[in-house]
Amino acid sequence: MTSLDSSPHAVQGVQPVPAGQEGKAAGGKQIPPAAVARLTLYLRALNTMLAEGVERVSSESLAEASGVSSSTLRKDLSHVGSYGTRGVGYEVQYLSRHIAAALGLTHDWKVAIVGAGNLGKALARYGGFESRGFDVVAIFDADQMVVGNEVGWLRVSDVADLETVLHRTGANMVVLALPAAVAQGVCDRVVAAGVHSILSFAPVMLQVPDGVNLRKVDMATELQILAYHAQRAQTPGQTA
Amino acid sequence: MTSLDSSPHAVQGVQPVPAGQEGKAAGGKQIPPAAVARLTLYLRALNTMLAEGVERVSSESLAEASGVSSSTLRKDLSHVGSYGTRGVGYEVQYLSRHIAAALGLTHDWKVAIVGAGNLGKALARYGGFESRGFDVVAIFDADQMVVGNEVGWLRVSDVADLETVLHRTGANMVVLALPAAVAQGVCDRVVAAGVHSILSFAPVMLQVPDGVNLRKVDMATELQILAYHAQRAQTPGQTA
DNA sequence: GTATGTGAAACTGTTCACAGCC
DNA sequence: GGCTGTGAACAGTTTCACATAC
Repeated sequence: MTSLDSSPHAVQGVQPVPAGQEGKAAGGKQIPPAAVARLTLYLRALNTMLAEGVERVSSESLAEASGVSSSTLRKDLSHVGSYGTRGVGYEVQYLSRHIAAALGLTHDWKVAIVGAGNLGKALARYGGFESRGFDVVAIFDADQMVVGNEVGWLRVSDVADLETVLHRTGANMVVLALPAAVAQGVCDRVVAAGVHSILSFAPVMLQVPDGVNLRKVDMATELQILAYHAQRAQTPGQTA
Repeated sequence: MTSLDSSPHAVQGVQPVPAGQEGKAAGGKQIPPAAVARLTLYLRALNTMLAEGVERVSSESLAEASGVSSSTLRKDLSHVGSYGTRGVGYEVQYLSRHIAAALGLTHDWKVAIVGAGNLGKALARYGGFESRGFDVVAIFDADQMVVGNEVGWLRVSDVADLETVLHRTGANMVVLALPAAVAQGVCDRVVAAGVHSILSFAPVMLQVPDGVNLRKVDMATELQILAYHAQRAQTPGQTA
């Protein structure tokens, strides 16, 4: 599931997610999961090019900038639509807009972060969110010593007020940056409060009902995967 | 020092898997990437069970604890070897050891973190590393105001001394927790210093030579993928 | 001529169903 | 009886090759 990249080594790690059952032939055409993940990479590369004043790009060079093969890129783009010109390439801004639209990034998403430890603070201050259409609208902690502190331009809310603040701020995504032991409890409350998109950094398997989209980032898992490959690489009589 | 977990298995007597008859995949064949990622989940679940005193487990319940199907779990374990008993299940400790061995977690890995901002500090203090066989041996920053500060039980080194400190500490994995703009430069130096396993949190496509293992964790990408699914769910898709 | 867009082929990963062993 | 381990069927993904359009 995770590895996407034709280059020597895979990138990007997340675990299998319950995969909401897509209703059969419902509204629109759906984009394969592997393609969705890569579209975000193309979007980033395109936006970098846009900032550099590049106006047109070929599948070959966009693919290289994104770390994928050009055939993969063209196939992925074909799920979004036909926005290139044969014999010429793609107009950077035009393609960027259409990918953004396909990904649902045409309006801002409001993100609440639960956990104001180092990780939560790092996320709250990470400029990359704001610039990509994600507005951090709240940050919570359970520790009364932390509640009320300023983090970036936000004030830390008491997690006891989770439901109230989520509702008031209109948050529609939540990032869990808290200890494994309390993650499930908070997750349940978040779901009950009506948020259906959750990104968890807690190293536990969280249970969510159908219809809730949970993604998980796990740093220990990533290191373990590296360890596996490193160990494999040490085949000959090389010193460790 | 740190073994796989707080649990009492100073793994060691595991790697001499009788490399005789496994024409399959047990002793030293390669495990599919998707399976490797999930094996880390099984390992975590098993170690939790071990801490709770559970001695045996069925594929069904281990699968549930890990969030996968039991057939997937059994297929994954078949890449590691045949360590279950038909009609009975798996012995928790025994299976845990063999998975750890297959993943190359029988010895400690030494991790250096580059970047002592919020994210770097969060990683350095994250207990989950130590308890899983990853020893954080150094943390670097370029900011002279930060160099020399204490983070956990480490002192922040100057990134100017990267090569020296990596060598002295024997670090064999590096985590990049720094701004996109400087990531490639530091990455090149890390590779030149002989480290072949890199986990990057920088939101850029890093270029590494063959033989270097690079994994990437990207929070903006994760949120964008959530946005895609959330948008689909919201769309007034007609019920068939 | 050049580069996109797309069927078809090749490959990887998942699920099914049951044989084999307890 | 119950549960593991695995070949076979199925589903998803990547690569290939070329028709198509500029």
